[in-house]
Amino acid sequence: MKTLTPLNYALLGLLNRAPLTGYEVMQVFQTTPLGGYSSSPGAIYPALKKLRHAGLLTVSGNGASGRGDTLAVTAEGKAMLKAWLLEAPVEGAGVDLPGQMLKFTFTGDMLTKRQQLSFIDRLEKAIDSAISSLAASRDRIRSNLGTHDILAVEAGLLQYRAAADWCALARRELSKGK
Amino acid sequence: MKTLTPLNYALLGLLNRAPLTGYEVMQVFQTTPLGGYSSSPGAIYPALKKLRHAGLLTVSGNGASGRGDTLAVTAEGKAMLKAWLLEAPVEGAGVDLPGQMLKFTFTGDMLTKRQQLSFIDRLEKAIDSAISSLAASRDRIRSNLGTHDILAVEAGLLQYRAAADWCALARRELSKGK
DNA sequence: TGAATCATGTAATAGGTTACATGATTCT
DNA sequence: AGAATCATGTAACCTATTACATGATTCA
Repeated sequence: MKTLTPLNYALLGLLNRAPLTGYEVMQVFQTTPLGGYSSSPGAIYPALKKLRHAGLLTVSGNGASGRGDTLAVTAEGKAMLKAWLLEAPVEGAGVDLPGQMLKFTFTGDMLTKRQQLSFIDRLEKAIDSAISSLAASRDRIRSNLGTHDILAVEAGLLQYRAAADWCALARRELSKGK
Repeated sequence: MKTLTPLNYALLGLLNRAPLTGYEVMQVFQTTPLGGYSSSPGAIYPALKKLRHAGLLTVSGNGASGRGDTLAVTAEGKAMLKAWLLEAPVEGAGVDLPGQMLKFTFTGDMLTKRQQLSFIDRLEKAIDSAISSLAASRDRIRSNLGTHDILAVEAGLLQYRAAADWCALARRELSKGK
């Protein structure tokens, strides 16, 4: 069970907040923005089973609603989750913004304020470097490519700039609650 | 060969600009932002073969460089590509921004100015509706969820707003060249 | 001539989607 | 009792990733 998929981490993160039954997990994925991290029973149930067999989840008695076993994250599962949260974003190439946002959501449950702020700092650095590299590539092609290609690159730049703005916003919010 | 993957369309769109050998296609995918649409030989070569067998690509003699067969989009392939470009973005749920940008890049080669502008209009509408639905979900959870969840939704909103700004920018650029 | 890289692939593996199957339970 | 939906899955299929294989060609 070396590597976990984003979906696996999303499941661990969600269940780390509160134990849920498989069905409840599916509901959450189908009704919240979390659902970006797919999605269907054919993905979620096998993933939950795999995590159980890997010892990262355990069945923890009967849920409040009476039926269905609720699943909870084990100590080992929490350790995996935390390690993932502390991983630095991959430098170079593009930054996976949705993926980083998913991570960020769960940092509130597992990391200290200090660690959360450092998460933002590192994300901001990765975004800045992505911006530089995109801007460079835009300038490189400006002469020999068409309007459409340049506009597409421009779109990428705007996305990253918005993400950079978000970092500043998030830092303010986190410091406020300090 | 009913449904094509995003990668398939990316290949069609790229080869629609100019015939290339398989290797050259790979180079482009590995060195440009297009590479977001993966990527590896193990994906690209099989995909090219599939498109050939489906009659959407043909081998068109030897490339300028001497070696390797260059691939070109057939009339049928062009039709598929055009149909895809004219498809409306999926309403509801999230808008696949990178996917729409990929599409946009290719509209310059296949669609009239009028159609390109209408592409932007529809994209903008889809984005606006995504913004409304995200904003609503933010307000719905504001009271009973933590700072981190709200910030994550806020990030989504900033992304969409940046995309909306881009629509305005793109419209200006396209009208200018009119 | 040997090293690099050009050029095209295949095989093993893993993961997801769609669609279907199935038993239990609540609602009318 | 019958309909809906709760709740958990399985099976077929497809696609992508990683890693490896292979022959041809250019370059030092």
